[in-house]
Amino acid sequence: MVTRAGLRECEATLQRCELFEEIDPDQLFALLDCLGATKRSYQKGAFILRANEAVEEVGILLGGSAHIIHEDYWGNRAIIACIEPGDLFAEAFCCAKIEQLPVGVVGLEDTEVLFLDFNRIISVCSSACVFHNDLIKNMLQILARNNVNLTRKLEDVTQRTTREKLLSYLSRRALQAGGGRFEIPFNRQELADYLSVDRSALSSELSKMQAEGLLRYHRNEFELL
Amino acid sequence: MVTRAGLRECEATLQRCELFEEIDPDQLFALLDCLGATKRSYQKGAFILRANEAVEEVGILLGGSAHIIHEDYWGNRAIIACIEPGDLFAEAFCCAKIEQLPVGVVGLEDTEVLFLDFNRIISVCSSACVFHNDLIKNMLQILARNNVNLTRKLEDVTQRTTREKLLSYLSRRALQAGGGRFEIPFNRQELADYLSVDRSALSSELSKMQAEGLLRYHRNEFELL
DNA sequence: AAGAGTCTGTTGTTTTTACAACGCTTGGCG
DNA sequence: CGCCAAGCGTTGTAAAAACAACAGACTCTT
Repeated sequence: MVTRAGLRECEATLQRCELFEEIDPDQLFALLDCLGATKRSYQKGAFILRANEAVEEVGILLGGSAHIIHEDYWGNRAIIACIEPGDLFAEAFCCAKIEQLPVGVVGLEDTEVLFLDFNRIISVCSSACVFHNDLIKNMLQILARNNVNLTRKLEDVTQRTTREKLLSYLSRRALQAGGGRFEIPFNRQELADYLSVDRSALSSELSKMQAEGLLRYHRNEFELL
Repeated sequence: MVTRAGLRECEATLQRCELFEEIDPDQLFALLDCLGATKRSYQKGAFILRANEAVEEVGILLGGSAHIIHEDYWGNRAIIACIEPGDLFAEAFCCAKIEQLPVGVVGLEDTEVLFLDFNRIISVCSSACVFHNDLIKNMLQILARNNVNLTRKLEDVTQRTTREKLLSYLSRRALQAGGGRFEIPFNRQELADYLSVDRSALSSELSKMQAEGLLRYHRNEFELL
């Protein structure tokens, strides 16, 4: 359990969290009380969550930063994602009732984390407070948005060639923009990382496609023809 | 709205649907009444859902089969997924409040679909019925599991080389199995499709890896060394 | 204006993959 | 048994990507 005083300094961070979208800021602390939120602190390098644990709580990073890391059968570590203040984590494993966490979470610096008991989020509480519905809607929306984004990326990445990956991505952007002209939110290196290809190969493929009259581009402005 | 009689023949199909897991079969029809479920029929080739529509309802396929299809900027169609009886669809777009459906759903034969209003699923109803909580839990679980699966696949597929993709996938299977020996649920072609690589290239890469002493395998039985 | 740093495109080389074709094994099945 | 089909491995060739290295354009700073 955490005192209201102990969280006031994090108010801005908490309000940035998707989980609390549409929730009245004045009622945020009452809500956290009702959920029995707990704040925990970790030293730099410490495990916030360990692989193979069970998770019953979702985490919200209040201060510091962290990595989600994965260790394979031979012990090679890979960084899955970076977590910044306001970010929610472990929510999918929690909701999916994963018995063994397949990843770990490590603080890159001294960190503070707010944990919310998942079961108390989704169960109507005894004091019949009105927040649960909003929280549940937000949680559904977070998971579903994530779902849609992952599906999109998977569609792009499962294309066989760099050109096909590019066309898959750019086509979607065009459809979203409602026309052939649009901007992308990536520079070349980021786009290459997103599509999981080499940057220079990406650049040269774009050149070829422009030469063939498939599209035009300048920096991050594109036009499909 | 749909009569109980009109659904009785589909009872087995409905109970197979993840959304109704843990829900008492005897109360299933009362639940559907409460949610105002509607059953609609479609002829072979008809659109069950069209791209660019908004969706406020989740669908459950009762009979027939359907494809989720995607049309890109140039009008090329791609099949995203096949839907069989008992399958839930459109749930992610619904929960994410996507304003424009990026895909369409087409019946491959004459089909019957049950639609459930998303807002009535997640709101406590006036008759204070007890089902909503279970439904919401199931919906969260469905989305979250999907999330975890998509993330896993994305990890495998974003590896650059066939060997890395294989190691990523096989390593995870080994960790899940709790040891170096395990079976996989795919034949070679299916594994190649899953990893988004060529089947023969996959086969020869496996051969090389076995020759190098990285692993042993026979058919779908593997052992990492 | 000069210099450093970043971003992008280009090119040549090496490595990897896709593709097509074929042979072997296995498991039904008449 | 003989035939057929499916699944898997192998090989050679062509295509594609990764990689490394460099050059030009642009931005920001001093």
